[in-house]
Amino acid sequence: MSIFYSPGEVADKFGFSLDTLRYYERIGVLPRIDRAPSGHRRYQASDIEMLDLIRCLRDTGMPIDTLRRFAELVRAGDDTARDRVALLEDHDNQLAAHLELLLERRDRIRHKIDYYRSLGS
Amino acid sequence: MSIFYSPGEVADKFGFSLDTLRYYERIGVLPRIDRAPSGHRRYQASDIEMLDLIRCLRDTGMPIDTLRRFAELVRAGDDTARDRVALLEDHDNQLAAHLELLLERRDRIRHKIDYYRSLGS
DNA sequence: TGTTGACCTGGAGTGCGCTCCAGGTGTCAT
DNA sequence: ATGACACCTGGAGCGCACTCCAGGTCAACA
Repeated sequence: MSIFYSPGEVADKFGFSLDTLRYYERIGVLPRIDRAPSGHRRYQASDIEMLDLIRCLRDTGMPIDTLRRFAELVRAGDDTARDRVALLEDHDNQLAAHLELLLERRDRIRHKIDYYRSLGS
Repeated sequence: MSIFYSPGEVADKFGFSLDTLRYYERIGVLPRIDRAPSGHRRYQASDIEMLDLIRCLRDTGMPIDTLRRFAELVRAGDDTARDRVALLEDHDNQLAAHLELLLERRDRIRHKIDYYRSLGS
């Protein structure tokens, strides 16, 4: 039960590139990652948990800058829980709106497909 | 019952900027738009119809390059109907996959929110 | 007739989110 | 001890989809 994950393992696990993992750390979306004596990064459980959430948030369109603000709240400690909830709820609302838009657009695209079909064979 | 729409009207109607409308024309997402004697563009019904679809496709993440391929099929005439349907269906499938992903991510984000709530007040 | 506002052109610039690169170090199997 | 391979750094580069700019034209109204 190794407590640490290598950069390669993490990259595989979440589908981020090594460059992206370093980039996220550099700009503060990830905290400063622990290092082995060799200088190699070793990600730990809390990093994994954060990356899992980052994956969700990025996939749903949260901008990097907002992600960083979220990460800063996490680093600032437990008494920012309310702010974090607010931020996530805000994102959830935007996501809901976006989903609604996508469904409406899909409907219209499907109508267009039906229309093209009605013309051809 | 004016048959033509000014650039400003079209921009308002679809939420594209004037620059974007010109850009789309330049790169072939829109056909060469008809001009008034003054040189000003005048969009007509077929352009409006196309823009309506472009709005749907862009909003649902179709890349500009694919959009241009679609526009080329439209310009190539009626016997490309089958290809157009194929392209749109392909997009519809990708959209379905994307929606599924978004719903799954949303679920996890909501769980995270609940978790934060269970900690705080 | 003068001014305002919408529009024109070709081309350069922007913001986002990575992605690549050169040159170097660490680890491990043969 | 020699490769092969994973990883390190700082900094430059890239692709996408616009967006902005300078310098000009046109139409309409006061």
